[in-house]
This record gives sequence, structure tokens and C-alpha cells, in this order.
Amino acid sequence: MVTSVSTKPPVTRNADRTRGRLLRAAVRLFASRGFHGVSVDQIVAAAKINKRMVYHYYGSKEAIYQAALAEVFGSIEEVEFHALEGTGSPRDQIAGLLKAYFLFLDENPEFTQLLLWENLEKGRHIAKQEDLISKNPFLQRFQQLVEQGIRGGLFRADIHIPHLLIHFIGLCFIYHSNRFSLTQSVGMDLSDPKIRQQGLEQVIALVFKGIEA
Amino acid sequence: MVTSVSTKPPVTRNADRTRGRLLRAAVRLFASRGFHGVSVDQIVAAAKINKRMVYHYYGSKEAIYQAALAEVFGSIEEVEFHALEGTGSPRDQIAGLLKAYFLFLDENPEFTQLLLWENLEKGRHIAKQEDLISKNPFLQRFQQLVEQGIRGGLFRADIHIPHLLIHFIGLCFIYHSNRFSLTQSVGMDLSDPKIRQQGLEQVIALVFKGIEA
Amino acid sequence: MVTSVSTKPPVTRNADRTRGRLLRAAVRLFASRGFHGVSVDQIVAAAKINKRMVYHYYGSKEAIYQAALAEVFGSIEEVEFHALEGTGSPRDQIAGLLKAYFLFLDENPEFTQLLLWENLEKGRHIAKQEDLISKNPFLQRFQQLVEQGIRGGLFRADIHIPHLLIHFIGLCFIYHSNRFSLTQSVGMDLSDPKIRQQGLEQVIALVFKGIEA
Amino acid sequence: MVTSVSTKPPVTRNADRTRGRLLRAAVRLFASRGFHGVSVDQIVAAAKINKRMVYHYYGSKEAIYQAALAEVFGSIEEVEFHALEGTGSPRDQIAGLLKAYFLFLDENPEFTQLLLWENLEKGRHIAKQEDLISKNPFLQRFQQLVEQGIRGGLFRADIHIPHLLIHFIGLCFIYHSNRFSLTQSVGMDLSDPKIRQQGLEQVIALVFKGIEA
DNA sequence: AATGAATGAGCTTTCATTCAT
DNA sequence: CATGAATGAAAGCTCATTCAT
Repeated sequence: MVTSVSTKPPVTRNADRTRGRLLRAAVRLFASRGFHGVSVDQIVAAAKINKRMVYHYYGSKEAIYQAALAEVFGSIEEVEFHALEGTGSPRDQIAGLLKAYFLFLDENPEFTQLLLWENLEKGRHIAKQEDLISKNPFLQRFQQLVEQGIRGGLFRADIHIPHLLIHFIGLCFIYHSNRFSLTQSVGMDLSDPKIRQQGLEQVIALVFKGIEA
Repeated sequence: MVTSVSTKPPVTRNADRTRGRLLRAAVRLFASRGFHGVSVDQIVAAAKINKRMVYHYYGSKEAIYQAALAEVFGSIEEVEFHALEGTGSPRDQIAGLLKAYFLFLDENPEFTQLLLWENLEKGRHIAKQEDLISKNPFLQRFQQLVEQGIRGGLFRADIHIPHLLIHFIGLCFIYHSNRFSLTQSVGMDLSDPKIRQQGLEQVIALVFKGIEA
Repeated sequence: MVTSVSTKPPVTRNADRTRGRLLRAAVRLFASRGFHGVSVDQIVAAAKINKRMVYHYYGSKEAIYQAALAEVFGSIEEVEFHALEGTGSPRDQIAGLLKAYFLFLDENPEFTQLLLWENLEKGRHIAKQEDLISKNPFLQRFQQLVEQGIRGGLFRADIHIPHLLIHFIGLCFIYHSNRFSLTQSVGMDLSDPKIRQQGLEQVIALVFKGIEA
Repeated sequence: MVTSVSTKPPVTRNADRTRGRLLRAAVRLFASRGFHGVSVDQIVAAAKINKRMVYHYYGSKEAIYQAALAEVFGSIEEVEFHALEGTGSPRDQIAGLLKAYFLFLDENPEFTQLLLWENLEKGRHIAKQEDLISKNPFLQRFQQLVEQGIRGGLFRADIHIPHLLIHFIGLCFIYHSNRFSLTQSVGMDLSDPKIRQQGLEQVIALVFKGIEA
């Protein structure tokens, strides 16, 4: 039984909470408007945190931006690995990977956007974080899978595997990276889940036919 | 007959030259750093033109940005049409289109970049220019071509044509849009022309197999 | 006869006036409080000029500080030369130089103060301006004068001339550099012109006796 | 006899140590950059002490600055007295005093610098500490010594004693106060101990000749 | 047509200080 | 005794834009 009523609000001083609120606001804002399109004032306003705290916890606008990148970019690798760790046929696993990409990009628009901002800025910020987007060990797993398919007579032998991975990514990424301009120029609303589902099916069809022996 | 002797040098005032220099500087800078990453001062410094002229000729930073978009986006359509106006087989024309995309993106990095900036900004600026990236009449020509191939028994009948066009663009675009991050994660330098040529060949192979009947 | 009455204030746009007002305010404030003790806001408030103009004309706080140094430090050399360009006896000219130092420091408190700030900051700012406080050609003239006095049997032969010049400066400078602490510790008001006059006379007496053969 | 086992290290809390580290860091930093050139953060960083402690022990930045002044200014008086408490001739004691000044300023650069900062700030901070640099009782001892010399026929009778003390200080101080600018303008490195020793000798020669009867 | 002066609002960052534990 | 979170004000500087010539 509580006899003394605390007049203090329960969480007035909580470093983790403050850091977290700032980081989440930063991720959201940087993803939607890019590094230069966001001011520190906007971040702290969104997080409802005193501006000084950005510098207390991160040191600079650049640093909190990099923290936002790290926060968001950490998630893709496990998705990729998870997609290929199954025991199905190479075909099924390829299909699973493409589906996983589509799903991941759908559910993580901030990933797509921050990755594009970074590529547009020529990787200026990400280059300072060596462990992010590092030489991807997932590539080896993908290679094993495709080679297995080739040896099994399923896939063409003249496939260049790294390029194929790039193609996979390109086929999925375009639905997000160029969503607005394509929506206008091909006259389909690429924000519509049905259209996206249709796109995934078409991608899988194209790829399966495209790589089969 | 010149009777009055002008003390001024003949070409101190040249509206076209001034406009042009400003516009070229704007295209270059906006492409590489985006709308928010460029200041009016930087544009006029690059163009070596007085700052006031930006407002004289364009009225605002936003307006010169839109002029830069219009300048750059005008060029793609004719490339597309030109690629399909030939009389070769559907296969050859498809290959020509893919080559044309690769070549165009290679030679017009500013197009790629500005298009991506715009998509990231959710088409905020481009939306105000209705005629740009408008419902693309080229799509009709593409559709005719593919249907011709289907009727001729060359291509699969279950191809969804707008999605196919998206796939074409995705397969080409990814080599530019994600150049920096992919260079790191697949360990190939996507800035290298040889690698890009190899990519184009792999794309054509994938597509031809992928759409054939 | 003026028929049209201008409604415009006579000098709304005058670069020299703005630069000058800024520089004068900067000299006054930096002299009295040093580089770190003055804010750009205080300078522009004193000059009644928009803050932006500091950056328009000088580029940075550091730059306007250096301009203030140059403005003030330019004046001492001509005073020194003027003091020794006469045709009097070495004794008279030495006396004239000491008087000139006392008078100059009296009339240019900003010089004394800025020079001290700079020495305290280890010449950080002045070091960037090579032509200021450069290897002083006046030293040669001073050397000639003293050597002339030595040859004429007026002055001691064992005088070390550069040190002597330092002593001259020290004897004059101390009345300004340590004015406040000395006023307290010796119980004389060193701001009082009479006391300073007395100091000058005592300095001349000490020096004449001190250097005579 | 120790029966209880303390889990804490024995010297985690040591008020004197904390105060001392803060004060030493403050003296060093304030001497080299002045009151406005140093931030509380820099002091605590240098002392490796939590920032809150500055306010715990001193109350404000101003207060720790004054404590630094008191720490440093306490040492000069005993040096002066010690120099004149000997039993040598007035000449020897005068020489001893000048040597003591040179030595003290050499060994206590922080004294010189803080004194200059204070004079430049017009004694703003020091004025609040009445006992520092108070009407110096040492002056009386100096007066006695010089009068003794005068009565003994050693020194001129027309010497003004307080001014003479000022001259002594000026002749010694200038080697430190204007070290950087003089090094440049007379072309001798005043940081060099040999040059300083030479300066002391020249000062003593000038003074002895300058005050002798 | 062209120039550069001028502006006020906003930028990122640092300041001395206080609060809560 | 000691710590680090938190704050509002102000720092130096840049922004897009307009004014006067």
C-alpha cells in the first residue's frame, strides 16, 4: 500500500528515454527530409527534448545523423540471412529472398530513404562508419545458393552472381526509390499494396524464367 | 552606321549568357547536393554571377530549382522514343532500349540524381510542373512493341507490361541509385565502366530469358 | 535652387561608412575587453549596424579583430621615426623619443591594450599578419643614434643597444600596462597626468645618468 | 584495529584533493587564456573533476577565478621582503631585488599573466579582493633602503622613490609582458634564458649608473 | 542589365548554471 | 561527497531575400 503520494512525475530524469526519443525523432525526420532538410530544432521539437541534449548525448547534428543511420541499417542483414537459412529448394529460397526484400522495404521505408540519401550524398556520412554496409558476408551465402542451383541443373551456368544480386535489389528497390515519378509516368499507384503485390509476382516470374537453365 | 562611340565593351550585358550560366551551375549543384544542400550563394559563386540575378531571372531559389529540373528532365523522353522508333525485331528493340537506358543514365548523372532527390522529397517540387514526367506517351509505344512480340510468339503472354517497364528501369537505375552502398556490399566498383558494361549484358540476358515464350 | 525635396535619408547605403563604424567599434571594444570578452552582437550594437555586415565585410569575428589590430598598430612606427629624424644632439633625441613614447601611449590607450592582449594570447592573431610588428627598421635608426653618442663620448661604450630599447619601452609601458595594480600598491594614481609627467621626468633622469659615459 | 572491511577504496572522497585539482587547473587555464577565454567545461576537463564540483566548492566561475588570483598573487610579497631583509650594502640589496624580480617572473609566468589580464580588465575582479595587492608595506622597506643609500652618498638625492620602484618593475616586467611582440621587433628571442640573463645584467648596469650620486 | 549593400530570421553550437539521485 | 541529466540564453555564423544605385 502506498501511503506517501509522490508529487514528482515518475520519469523526470531518464537518460535512455531522452536518448531514445531523440534518436527516434532523428530517424523519422532524416529519413523523410535528408540531412540538410532537417534542423536540430525540428528534431528536438519532435522529441520534446531540450536542444542542448542533442549535444550532450551525440555531440553534433552530424553525429546524431550517423546514429540514426546505424540504428536503421542494422536490420537488413538479419533479414537477408533469415531468408536463406531455410532448407527449401534453391527456387523456393530465391523466391523467399525476393519476398523478404519486398516486405522489408515495405515495412522499413526509413531504411530505403536513408540509404538513398546516403547514396546521393556519395556515402559521405556512412563512409565514416566502417562496420555499416561492410563487405557483406551475406553475399557468400547467396553465392552458395545460386551455385547449388547451377550444379543441380536448375539455373543457367553463365549467371554472374554479384550482378544477379544487384538485379534482385534493383527490381525491388525501384518500387520505392522512384515511387512518385513512376506513379505518374506509368499511371499505376505504386503506393497501393495490391500493385506492389502484383509487382512482386511479376518480379518472381521474370527472375525464375530469367535464370532457369 | 555607327556614329556614336560606345565606351562600353560590347558584351557586358548578355541576358542569355547570364541565365545559362546560372542554370548550369544550379543543375550541377542541385544534382550533387539536393535542394536543401545548396545555397543561393553557392550557385552565384559557381556561376560567377551577381546574386541579385537569381531573383531577377527566376524569382526565388525554388524557381531556379524547378528550372533546373525542367532542363534535365526534358531529355529522357526523346531517348526512349528514339530507341523504339527503329524497325528491328522486338528483341533487338528491347535490347536497344535497355542499352539506351544504361547509356543515358551514364551520360546524365544529373538526371538520375535530381530524379532521386525529387522522389525522396515525395515529388514536392516536380508536382508543381504538370508537364514534366507527365503520363508518359512513351508507355503506349512500349506496349505496342511488347504486344507485337507476344503476338509473334516471342514473348510470354502473361507479361504485365507496365510492371515490365518498371523492371527495366529498376534494373538500370540501381547501378546508379545505390552505386556507393552496393560498391561496398558486393565488392565491385560500380563506377567502373567495365563493370557497368558487364551489368548491362547480364541485364539483357536476364530479361531476354525472363520474357521469352 | 532645389525644387524636389528628397524623402530619402542622405546616406542609407555607404559601404565605407559601415565598414568604418564597425571597425571603430571593434577597436574600442576589443581594446577594452579583449577578443574573448567581446561578442559580435556587442560590436554591431555599438556600431548600430546589422550583424550580417560583419560577415559581409570581414568574414569572421577573428578577421575583424585582425583588422582592428592592423588599424591600431600602424601608427607607432611613424611616431618612432619622427622622434629620431630631428637634428638635435643624441641626448635631445633620446629625450625626444622617451617623450614621444609617453605621449603616444597616453594618446593611444587602445594600442597599449591591444598589444598586451596579443602578448597574453602569445601573439596568436598577430602572427598571421606578417607585416605588422615586423622586424622593425626603426631599430637601425636607434642603433645609429646611440652609436653616434658613444663615438662622441656621450654614452657608455658597453651599452647593449637592443636591450636599451627594450628598457625604454619597459619604462614607459609599465605606467600603462600595470596602471591599476601599481596605483594600488605604490599609492599613486597613475591615471593622473601630473604623476605621469613626473614619471617621464624621472625616467629621463634615470636613463641619462644610466647611459652616460 | 580494522575490523570492518570497507568495500570502497580508501580515498574516493577527498575534498582537498578535488579543490586542489580544480584550483590548479583554473590557475593554469586562466593564466594562459584569461577569464573570458576559459570555460568551466575546460577547467573540469583539465582537472578531471565533475563540473558540479566547481559550484559546490566555489559557487561560480567568477569565484574560482578569484580564488586563482589569490592563489597566485600571494607569493610575490614574501619574495620582495626576502630580497631586502639581508644585511648587504644598499647597492647589493638593490641588485638582489632586481635579480629577485627577474627570477620570480621567470618562475611564475602565471603571476605575470594573471596580473596583466587583471590590469587589462581594469582590475575588475581584483578590486573585490581588498587584501590582494593592497597598499604594499614593502614600499616602506624599499623607501628606507633607498634613503639609506642617499644618506650614505651612494644614490642621487633627487630620486623619487615610488617612481623608482615602478621603473624597477617596468624594466623587469617588459621582458615578459611584451615578450612576443618584442621578440619580433628587436629580433632577439626573449624566451631564451641567456637573453634574459643578459637583460638582467643590462638592467642592473643601467640602474646603478642611473641612480648613483 | 547588373551590382553590392543591407536585412532579420534562422542555423549549429557553447555558455554558466541548476536539478535529481 | 560526487555524478550526470537538464536547461534557457546567447554565442558565431549562414540563410533567402530585398533595397538602392
